[in-house]
Amino acid sequence: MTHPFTCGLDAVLFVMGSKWKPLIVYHLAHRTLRYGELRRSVGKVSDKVLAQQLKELVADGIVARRDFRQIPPHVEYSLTPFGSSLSQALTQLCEWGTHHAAELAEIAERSASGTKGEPVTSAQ
Amino acid sequence: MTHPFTCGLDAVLFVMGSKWKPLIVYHLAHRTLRYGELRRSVGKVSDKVLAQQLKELVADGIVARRDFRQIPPHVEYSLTPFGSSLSQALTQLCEWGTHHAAELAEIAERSASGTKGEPVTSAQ
DNA sequence: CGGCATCCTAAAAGATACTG
DNA sequence: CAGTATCTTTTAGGATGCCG
Repeated sequence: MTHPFTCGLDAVLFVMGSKWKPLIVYHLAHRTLRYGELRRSVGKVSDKVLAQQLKELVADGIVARRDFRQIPPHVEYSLTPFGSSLSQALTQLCEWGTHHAAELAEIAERSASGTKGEPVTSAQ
Repeated sequence: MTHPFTCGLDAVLFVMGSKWKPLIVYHLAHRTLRYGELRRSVGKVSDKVLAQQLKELVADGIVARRDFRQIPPHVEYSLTPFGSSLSQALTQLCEWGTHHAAELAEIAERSASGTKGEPVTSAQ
């Protein structure tokens, strides 16, 4: 048991398998950010979700949280060395996405127009 | 509009952002597989989910489907060149996961035992 | 054998309101 | 400012059964 991981990939997915985590790591890879900055960077994410995923990332040793214990609050997030190595492993994937952004955008549009109403029925 | 991609990463997540797709791509990276082989390789995945994700991957130009049009059916899946390049971009991440499998397994155990208050009561 | 249709559950995500 | 609590919505995933 317990690493039910069939390959390194689902091991990764275990810690990164949620909508915003890769983005969080990506943004923190550039620099340390305060909570509010991070929220704005990541985009349209709610406090609940961001705080929750952040907490998990901290628990998983990927993100470090530094609380200045002030009023008003001041909390900074950054990557741990472990998280940093992860962010580097993401680089290749990120570059692939950037490189194929055009194709991916087309794909996105295509599935956006026919996802529910019409299954993609690739008659092939 | 429509590539609301803030970086290459969510572009990738758009096509790979589901539980089994990375694994499917991973297994097909080794060799062409028949539907049944793939299902067994991937692990505990239902037909509905596998077929669905496979269809999306085909629609997205990542996986190629070859139907021999026979009875009994014989269908083979393989990566397209596009999918192949994606699988290579996943390599680094996969290696990271493999390399850190031990830490990740610990993390998995920890979150399994004490994440919220009590574990996911999934008797499974 | 390789699916697809239906139904169902669990988990993720989101909106909103409120607090130290 | 940085969250937490609560509720609702959305989505993914799974079990089963049928059909070509």
